[in-house]
Amino acid sequence: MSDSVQMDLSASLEDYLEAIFRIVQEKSAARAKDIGKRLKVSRSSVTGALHALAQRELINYAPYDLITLTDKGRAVAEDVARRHEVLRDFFVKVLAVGREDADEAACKMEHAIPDAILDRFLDFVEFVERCPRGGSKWIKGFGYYCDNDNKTGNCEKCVELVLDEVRSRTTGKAADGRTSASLGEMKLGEKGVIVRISGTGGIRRRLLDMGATAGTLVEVERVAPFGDPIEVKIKGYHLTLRKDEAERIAVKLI
Amino acid sequence: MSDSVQMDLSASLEDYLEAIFRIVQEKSAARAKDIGKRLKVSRSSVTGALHALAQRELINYAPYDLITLTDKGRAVAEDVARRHEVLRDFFVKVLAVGREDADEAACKMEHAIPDAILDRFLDFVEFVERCPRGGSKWIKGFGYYCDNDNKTGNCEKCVELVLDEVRSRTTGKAADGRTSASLGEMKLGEKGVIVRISGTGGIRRRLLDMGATAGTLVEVERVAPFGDPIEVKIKGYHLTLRKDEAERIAVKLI
DNA sequence: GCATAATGTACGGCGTGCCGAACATTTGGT
DNA sequence: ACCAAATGTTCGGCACGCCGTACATTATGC
Repeated sequence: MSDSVQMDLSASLEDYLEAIFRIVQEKSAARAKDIGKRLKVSRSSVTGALHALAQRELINYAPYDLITLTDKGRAVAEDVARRHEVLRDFFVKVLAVGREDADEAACKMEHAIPDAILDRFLDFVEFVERCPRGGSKWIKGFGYYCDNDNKTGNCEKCVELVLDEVRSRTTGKAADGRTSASLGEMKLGEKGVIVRISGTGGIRRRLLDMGATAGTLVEVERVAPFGDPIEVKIKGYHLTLRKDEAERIAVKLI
Repeated sequence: MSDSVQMDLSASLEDYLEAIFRIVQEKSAARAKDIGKRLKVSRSSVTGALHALAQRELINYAPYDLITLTDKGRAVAEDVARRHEVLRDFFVKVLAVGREDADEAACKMEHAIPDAILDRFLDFVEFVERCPRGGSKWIKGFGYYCDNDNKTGNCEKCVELVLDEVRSRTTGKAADGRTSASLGEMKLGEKGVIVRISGTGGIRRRLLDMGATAGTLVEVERVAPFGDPIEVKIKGYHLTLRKDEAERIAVKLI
């Protein structure tokens, strides 16, 4: 449902991969020492892990050289990071746990959580964000939402509910009062609900693959200087879209 | 906050201990074969684990003899089982996951979850059960509840909120219309909220130790023939009370 | 350029946790 | 009471994952 990559990595190797991923994000090159410091293991342990990861073709590794991720490795690392973020989001946004504690807990649990449960966490956060005034239907509505809407993927009732929610809200519109737009017109930090996906190409496919059908919450995470490309968060995935792709996606702003 | 026992057991040994605990519950005597079947490991692996547990004085073990838990072992096992149940309850009652999937997930995660997060799960379930019609205050109320009420332990505001909830409900009273009682008068399956703990002895202490102050949800799980003893579930713990102890605890029925 | 510090690696060792095979003990049928 | 079958144990072996030490390579200051 939510995972596209499974490498059957041990928890330990996943940790190494995630650490490399984050270090590369920060400094563009990973050194054994940094990895060791981050994971609190000795340098010799790092070398061992690097061999294991290289053998699985997840990293580009040559002795004494800098370490980078292969495409495959980046995909796996992103999946691990996604699990981490979904968990952390849930802890922070739903359980009202402090950011640091949430991160620490997510670290420990990200290897043990089954995909099905992870999806539920994700859905729950989305539900809370969409539906902060659900009244007594709150929890029952969530059950319905999980059992019916998500599975069909069509989510017709869901869209209705969500749009009703949106309409009934007095606050929460975009700053300038717009209520509908294409994804390409959205600004940094704005949230919306997908209404229609007009494109026919790869983007439509990619969105559908990750379960982002009509009714799905989308959030703008980063916008390049001229609005191209635009980075959005959908269902816990981070996705970069070209402007012309984004404009084919109609949304209702929340 | 919520744990009283920490043995620093490996996840594996915790699994063995929990398995023994459950088997003893069912059949009053654990055999290596059953443990192995339950955990899907070979008999020889079981023997090894038993040695480790015996060395830590968690089980009574003699070669070729039946296996029972020591008091210490039972305490640890109950704590593990509690973690399992809190997780499962959360998955079932909040995330609307099926019982079996919830159990499986709880099995995997019960070793990785920090106590602080576990407490939040527990509180969340209680909150949902107490407050099913919270309106838009729902999620904010939970944050408040976690941050203020629980920490003080006094929970005055919480009691007010809860009692208001109870009063405003049209359904949910006990079958015979009672709305308040002592714990000793409650029947199987009834739920209530603690209003006052009059006793001074060990029970009061035990309840306070486990965080069960006024405002805490309590549920009757089992009642012996003449109402003595009575087994209740409080904050994820299972507690057996004598009738005279239970009568000192005033509750509002939900 | 060269010495020295910083960093990376190889190797042997340790603890955990699992297995299968061989051996020991108990159980159950007769 | 005795012989199988079931069950329990021991032992050696394997895979992980970590460490410290010693050695190899690269980086840095002069």
